[in-house]
Amino acid sequence: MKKSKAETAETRRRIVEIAVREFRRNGIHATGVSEIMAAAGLTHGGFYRHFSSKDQLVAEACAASMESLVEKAEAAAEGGTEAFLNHIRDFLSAEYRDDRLGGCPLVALGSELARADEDTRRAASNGFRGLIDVTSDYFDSEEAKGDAIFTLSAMIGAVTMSRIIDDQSLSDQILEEAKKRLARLPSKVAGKRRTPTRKSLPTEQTADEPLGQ
Amino acid sequence: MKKSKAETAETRRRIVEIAVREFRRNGIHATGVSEIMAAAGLTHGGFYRHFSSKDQLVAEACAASMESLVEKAEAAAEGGTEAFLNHIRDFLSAEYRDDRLGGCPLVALGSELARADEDTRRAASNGFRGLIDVTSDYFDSEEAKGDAIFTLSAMIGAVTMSRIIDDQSLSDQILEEAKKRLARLPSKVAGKRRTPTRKSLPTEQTADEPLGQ
DNA sequence: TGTACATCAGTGAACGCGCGTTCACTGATGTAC
DNA sequence: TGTACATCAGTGAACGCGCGTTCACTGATGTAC
Repeated sequence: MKKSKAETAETRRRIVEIAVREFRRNGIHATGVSEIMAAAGLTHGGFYRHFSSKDQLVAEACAASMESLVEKAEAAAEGGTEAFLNHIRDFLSAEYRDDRLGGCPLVALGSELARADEDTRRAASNGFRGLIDVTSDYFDSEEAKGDAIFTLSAMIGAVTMSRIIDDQSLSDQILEEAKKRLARLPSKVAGKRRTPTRKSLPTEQTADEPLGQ
Repeated sequence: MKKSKAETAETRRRIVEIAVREFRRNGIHATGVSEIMAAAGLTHGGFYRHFSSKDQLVAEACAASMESLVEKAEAAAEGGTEAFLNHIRDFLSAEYRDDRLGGCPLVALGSELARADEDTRRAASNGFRGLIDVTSDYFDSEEAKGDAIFTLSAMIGAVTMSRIIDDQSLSDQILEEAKKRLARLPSKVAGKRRTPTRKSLPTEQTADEPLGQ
């Protein structure tokens, strides 16, 4: 029953893809290896041909989902300021809140990631640094990196809280208040000038403090 | 081996108290009933004399820790604006981040609470509403409630992220950026006037939109 | 290029373990008289 | 107030179950000649 190298690689990829989805849906602890393998159409025994432990899969799933998150943000940033603002608004929408399969692992798994092992936290941290880089580009202030960090953590907090709250109107309001204050940050918190009118941002420019000064 | 009513009540109280601590430390899923009972100096069999299920304990532990969080915020608010600001700064300090036993269950358990049952989410939601009330009192703007909601969710996001990040200086910066922007909100985001000089806030005044207008 | 053989992806049973929960039992407490 | 008895908090063994992981086995793939 040995499979070709291409098939093996494809199976491994599929396991990670499904793990991303299942971890986001049920949480890390509540998702079993067997459950993931069954969702991939395999039996659980074969798992250890691809991964040395569940923890390794957790770390890879975290890395993969963070990378795709950063890529989506980069794609939005390439569309210009308004596209990036819309990306932020989408993140703070009721649809995003209600989509428990997709979305940001920092939101879906936040408190579990804080207790995860070294590799997983490194993957999450690298992803967050990637988001900071993309988001910094969008700010025009001298404190672009600080603005990005604040914006991102406030967004993550807002979506997390909106998922906990049992009252839909308060849950909606949490997202609204964040949207109001964050999706026009350049003129509010950074407070230096109005929303810039430039149409796109260079993507190579992803150093720590790329703009401002 | 029957115990007196007073002893029984005290035992129940102690189980909840320990559960609060253990859930915050290890997460809900990763903390077993036996573990909690052992920490209380009891065997696990007796658990069901006090609670009908682990889920019931989770809900009560969530309610209890949220209540104590709201009480602490109320106590700080009674100390006046500066005391309340310091309370916010404490929440965003490295000490608070590193204290995994104490602190806010919304931070420690955020992503698990989003998947918790009705009773637990109600307890978390009630607690959050309590925090909104206390925090609204502190804002002087017409959007006091919105400011409170935003401030609270941004704080929760910042502490959550600071606990995930594996790089201490970035973790510190996440807290710093939030502190900079939130601990002087009245003059920044609400933007109506400088930090008010009144020394204390009436505690009865905890309706939805108590100030402003 | 064709043949012989080593590799290894996937199967399915089994491992030890800890989970939440149940239960028969003990004996001090609380209550009915 | 004193006695007889029902209650029930806590014990510790046991329940079924699912967890992460291991393993002997199968048979197609990849490789050495």
